[in-house]
Amino acid sequence: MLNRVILIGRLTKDPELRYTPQGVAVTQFTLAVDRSFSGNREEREADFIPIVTWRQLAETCANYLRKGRLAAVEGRIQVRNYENNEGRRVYVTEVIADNVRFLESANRESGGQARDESFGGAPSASGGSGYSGGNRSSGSRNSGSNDPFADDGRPIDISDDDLPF
Amino acid sequence: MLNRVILIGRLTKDPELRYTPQGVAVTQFTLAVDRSFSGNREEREADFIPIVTWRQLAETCANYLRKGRLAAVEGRIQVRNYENNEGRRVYVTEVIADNVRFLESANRESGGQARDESFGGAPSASGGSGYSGGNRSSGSRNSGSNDPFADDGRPIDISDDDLPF
Amino acid sequence: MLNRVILIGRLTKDPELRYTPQGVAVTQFTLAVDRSFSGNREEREADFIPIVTWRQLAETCANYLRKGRLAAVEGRIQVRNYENNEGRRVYVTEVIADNVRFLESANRESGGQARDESFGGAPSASGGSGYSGGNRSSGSRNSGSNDPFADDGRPIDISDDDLPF
Amino acid sequence: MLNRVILIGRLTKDPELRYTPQGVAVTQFTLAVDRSFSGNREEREADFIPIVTWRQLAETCANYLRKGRLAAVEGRIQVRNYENNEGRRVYVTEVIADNVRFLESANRESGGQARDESFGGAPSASGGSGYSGGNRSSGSRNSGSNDPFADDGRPIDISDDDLPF
DNA sequence: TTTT
DNA sequence: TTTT
Repeated sequence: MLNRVILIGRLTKDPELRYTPQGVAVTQFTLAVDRSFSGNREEREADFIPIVTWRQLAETCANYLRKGRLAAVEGRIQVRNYENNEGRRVYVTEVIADNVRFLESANRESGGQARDESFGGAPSASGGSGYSGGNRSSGSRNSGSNDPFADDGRPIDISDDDLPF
Repeated sequence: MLNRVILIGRLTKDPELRYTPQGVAVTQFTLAVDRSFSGNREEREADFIPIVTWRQLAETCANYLRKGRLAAVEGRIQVRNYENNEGRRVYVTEVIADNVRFLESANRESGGQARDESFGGAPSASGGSGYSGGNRSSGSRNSGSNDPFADDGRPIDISDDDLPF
Repeated sequence: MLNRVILIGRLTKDPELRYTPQGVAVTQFTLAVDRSFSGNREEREADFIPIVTWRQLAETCANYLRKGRLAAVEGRIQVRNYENNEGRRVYVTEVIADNVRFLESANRESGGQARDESFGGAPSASGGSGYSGGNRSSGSRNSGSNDPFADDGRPIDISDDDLPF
Repeated sequence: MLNRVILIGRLTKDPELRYTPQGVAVTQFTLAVDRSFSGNREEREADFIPIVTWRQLAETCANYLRKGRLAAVEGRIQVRNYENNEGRRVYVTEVIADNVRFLESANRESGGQARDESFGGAPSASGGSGYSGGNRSSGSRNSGSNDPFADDGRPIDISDDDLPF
């Protein structure tokens, strides 16, 4: 009926951009969202929440987000399940994002080969259920150099069937 | 930093009320949240999202919610993990609710031995991070008749350490 | 940057469907959202929040919502301002909805000339920023009988410029 | 029933901290929330949304927020009304915040006499409906030096009756 | 393992 | 398996 999530946290790693066999871009990353128990516990705690973005938004996230960056994510909870290689059903809970805001970078000098984006002019990164468009299987600027299905031993367990729209 | 979820859906079963060894009430149930892909897919799809409530809110949910009922849940995503009996780390994602609204009943004649609540006068069911009060380890009206730790083969994998406040 | 609102409440009146000069459907209604101060105050209090929906969603709301009905509304806060007839600037705050869920009816026998919708089969009512389509200026079933610009003394203070997409 | 708002935007001015006659802290500020119409409109547009915080959270906001800063605000919409000096009823819509997150500062060199807070160690700023505590009418550290009711020609139109808890 |  |  209604399923809405809003998170603010930091990426635990660089995002991973892949493509489905049909050429649809998918980016996955994990957001570390600090809990806020009035600071009274000694250890800092966080929830590590897996985020999935599709299509245009996937490519924008892959281009602009990096490990440690602060981001706001809006989306919905999705629970999918599959049978693993031992014949057991595994449940995976993810947030399918339809809106991602790039907040300021984690560290001004995190630079290195970082891109030269200015966040005053950061692109609007919003997709989602009403996404209508464009070049879904277009050869993205990323598609040539890195084969999204080659960089990982595990079989990709996301398919077009998981497309939320 | 910020972690907020709002869901509307129906309970797949009656809620399960238990108590931690310290006598803190915990209620768990699963919410079936229909996806809304413009109705164009033949099969109706839903996400089945596990909800956890604590203390006063747990008892109110156990008293007022039943299988099939429509409810709105507000809370936050929590990811916990534990080692299972095969030594493997298992990740569990749940929504820790701090506000539950009982929307109208699923079925006017679902009656039977159902309680006689009138939803016009349904209790306000809100708890959460600021909850300060009351009889947490009081013998609840449910505690005598059913031992929350006896009705289940599996060891309970929730403890006071999971208390969100 | 990010602007999200979720409300559950009841309509204070039947919704009002109008059309802009360009033929775009707009529906306005007010949602009474009960506050929940632990029920300790004697008088029941509520916030009365103006909702605006556009296009397809506007027509669905006009068809399915009625005074007293419970609804969930998802959208964003918009603050517009205009100069009134005394030359004073007036600020208007509204929620522009992109998703409306029809929860159960307020009263099973509120019937009368009410439409015969069954909420098990209630239409999915979601529009919003990605809405791309359809018969926007199609002669709606409501357009013949009531002129949306004639039933009100005040000049309509909404125009296509207010279109959120 | 349910009333939840989440916003990310920048303060249009420094926040204003005042005290009710009973000594309860109230801070008001306006958040400029950029709209995101795919960047296709030439002029940048924003909604200017009034925020109100109470008690501890009010004091934290007054101490840590400044004009131009980026903040995330979680709360609920409140519509109050009063009769103005011309005997006309005026409606005021505000977001009553119960959680405010200080995102990175607007400008590293916006410094000036700005406080020396480090945002790595920024205080957790969350209050709200469950707030149970403490020194509500205590003479706050701010109360001596500036009379919150003297710095403004207009009568203060907020009172303890507006207290959301 | 799922609700209407 | 985690971020600041």
